Amino acid sequence: MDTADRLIESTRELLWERGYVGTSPKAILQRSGAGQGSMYHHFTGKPDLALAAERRTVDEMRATVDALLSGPGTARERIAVYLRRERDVLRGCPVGRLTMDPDVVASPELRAPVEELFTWLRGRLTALVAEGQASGEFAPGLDPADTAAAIAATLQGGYVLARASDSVEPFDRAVSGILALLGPTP
Amino acid sequence: MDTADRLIESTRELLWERGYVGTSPKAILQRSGAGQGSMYHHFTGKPDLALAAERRTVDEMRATVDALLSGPGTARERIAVYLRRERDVLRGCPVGRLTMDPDVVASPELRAPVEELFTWLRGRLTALVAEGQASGEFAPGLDPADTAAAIAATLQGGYVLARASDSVEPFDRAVSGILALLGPTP
DNA sequence: GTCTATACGCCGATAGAC
DNA sequence: GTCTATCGGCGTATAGAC
Repeated sequence: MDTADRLIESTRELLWERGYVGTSPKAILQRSGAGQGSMYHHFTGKPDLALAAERRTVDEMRATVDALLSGPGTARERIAVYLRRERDVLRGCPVGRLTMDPDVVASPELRAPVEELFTWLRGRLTALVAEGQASGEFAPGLDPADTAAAIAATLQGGYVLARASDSVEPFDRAVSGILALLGPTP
Repeated sequence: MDTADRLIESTRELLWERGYVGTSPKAILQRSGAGQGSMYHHFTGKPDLALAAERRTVDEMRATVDALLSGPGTARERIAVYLRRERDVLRGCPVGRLTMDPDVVASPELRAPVEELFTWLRGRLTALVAEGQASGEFAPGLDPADTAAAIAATLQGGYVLARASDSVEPFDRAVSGILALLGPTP
C-alpha cells in the first residue's frame, strides 16, 4: 500500500468515525503516518482527499451489497440476508453517516457519491421486491419503489436508534419488524 | 426572551444545522448577538450550553409527538398523521441528527436526552401498535415492539435517504411504504 | 515525493475591568 | 451581567529546500 493509499484509507476511517467536519488533515496525517508534504502532493486539499475516500467506500459498499442481493435464495431471503448481514451496528453506516454532514450535503461533488449509492440501492431493492411479487412472496398490492424505500430507510434509521441507545437492540428490532411486515416467513 | 434564552435558541438552531462538532461558541455568539462574557456567565462552556439546547429540543419534540399520537382517530390513522406530519424533511430530525455526532455519543451527559426521547418514542409507538392489534387494525402476529422500532427507523432513515438525494421523494416513499405494509387503508 | 518552516484565523476558554 | 483582552493550540493550507 503506497502513501496515497494509506492517506485514503485513513481518511475513510476518520470520515466513518467523525464525519467530514470532524476530520482534520492533521488527524489524517497522524493516522496514516504520512507527512504534510505528501498529502498536498497527492491531493489538492481536504475535499479532494475526502472525495477519493468516499468513492472507495461507495464502490466497496455497492459491490458487497450487490453480491448479497444477487445471491441464492428467494427475494425475501436475500433481503433478509442483506438486512441481517454482519455489521458493527454501533459504528453506523459509513455512507449514510455523510448525509448528516452539512459540508457534504452543501457540496455537489461531495454529495454525489452518496446520492449515487442510495439511488442504486433503492433501484436494486425495487427490482427485488417486484421479483418477490411475481413469485407470490409479497402482497401484489405493494408499490415496489415505496417498499424498497421503506426497507432502505429501516436500515438507516436502525443505526440511528441503535446509536441513540448505545445498544444494538433497536436495530435488531427494526429489522425483525420490517421483515415481519413483509410477510410471514414461509 | 433574555440573553440565556437567546443563547439556547441559537444553539438549538446550530446543533440542528451543523451538529455538535460543527458548532462553535463563536457562531453561537454571532447568531444570538450575545457577547463572550455573557455566554460564560450563564453556562460553564460549550457542553453545558449544548445540553440545555438539547433538553429544550427533546422536551418540545416529545410534547409535539405526544399530542399527535394521542389525538383522535384509529391507531393506524394516528401513526399516519405522525409520519406525514408537516416537516422540513431536508433539514432532518434535530434529535436523530445528534446520534451521528461522535462527541455526543461519546458523552453520557450529551447522549442522555437523545436516548430518552427515542426510548420514549418506541414505547409510545409500541403501545399504539398493540392498541391497533386489539382493535383488529393490525395483524395479530406482529410483535408490537419490533413493529414500533421499524416505524421509528423508517422515519429516521427517510431523512437520510432524502438528504442523500437532496429530495423529499425517498422520504415520502418510505413513509408510504411502511404504511402500506402495516395494512391496507380501510 | 517528502520534509520542515511559516502563516493566519478559528477554537474554546480564562481574567479582570466596569 | 456584560465587555474587552489575552491565551495556547488546532485547522488548513502555502513555500521552498532536499
